[in-house]
Amino acid sequence: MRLKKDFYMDNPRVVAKKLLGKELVRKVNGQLIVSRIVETEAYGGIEDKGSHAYGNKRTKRTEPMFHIGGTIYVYLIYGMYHLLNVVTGPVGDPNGVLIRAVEPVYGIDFIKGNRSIKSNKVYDLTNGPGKLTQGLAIDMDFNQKDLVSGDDLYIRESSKAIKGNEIVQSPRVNIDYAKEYKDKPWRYFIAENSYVSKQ
DNA sequence: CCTGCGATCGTCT
DNA sequence: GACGATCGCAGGA
Repeated sequence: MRLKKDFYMDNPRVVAKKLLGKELVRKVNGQLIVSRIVETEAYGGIEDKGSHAYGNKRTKRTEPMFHIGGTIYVYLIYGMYHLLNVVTGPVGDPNGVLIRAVEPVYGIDFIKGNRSIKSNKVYDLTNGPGKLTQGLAIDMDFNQKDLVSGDDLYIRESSKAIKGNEIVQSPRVNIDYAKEYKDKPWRYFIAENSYVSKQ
């Protein structure tokens, strides 16, 4: 069953943790591509120096973070990769959860078709935030749309629940500029899952 | 296994 | 004009 708006109305750390194990569903020409979320990072509040919206910075790019929970925030990084974020919480409070890695469930051929890499290791298909968006064909077209009512990208419950003791926390990746916020343990991933971007 | 490096462009300063 | 919530490849160990 698809997650409803209430799911996204909590603070980003809570949502980031709850998203582990959920299924990210992409619909293309009637075909469903399903993958399981295995790694997330929370960015939130105007005090988080790791967040794009630090200091209540509201610009064209960060605008979606100020929208209601369930909104999709996509941005371009390094001029070539799109990263997918889920906005959480109430309007005006900028929070987001970065989806860093997923494990393919159905439609792996679609993902392979979108990824041109020499590696023949399956985990290289979606073990990183830029890789999964390329594999699932997620780009700026999704920015500011939402996961609650949209048809071509949403998140649903999985039949396979995650146990609390399978969840590991660590500092977030590549945010050295975030000063004292750089070491906050706001990255969450499923222990011993081969699709996690790095241990 | 690990390290180093170039690619590439929208956004903000 | 600088840079980034990254990636893929090459080359060495």
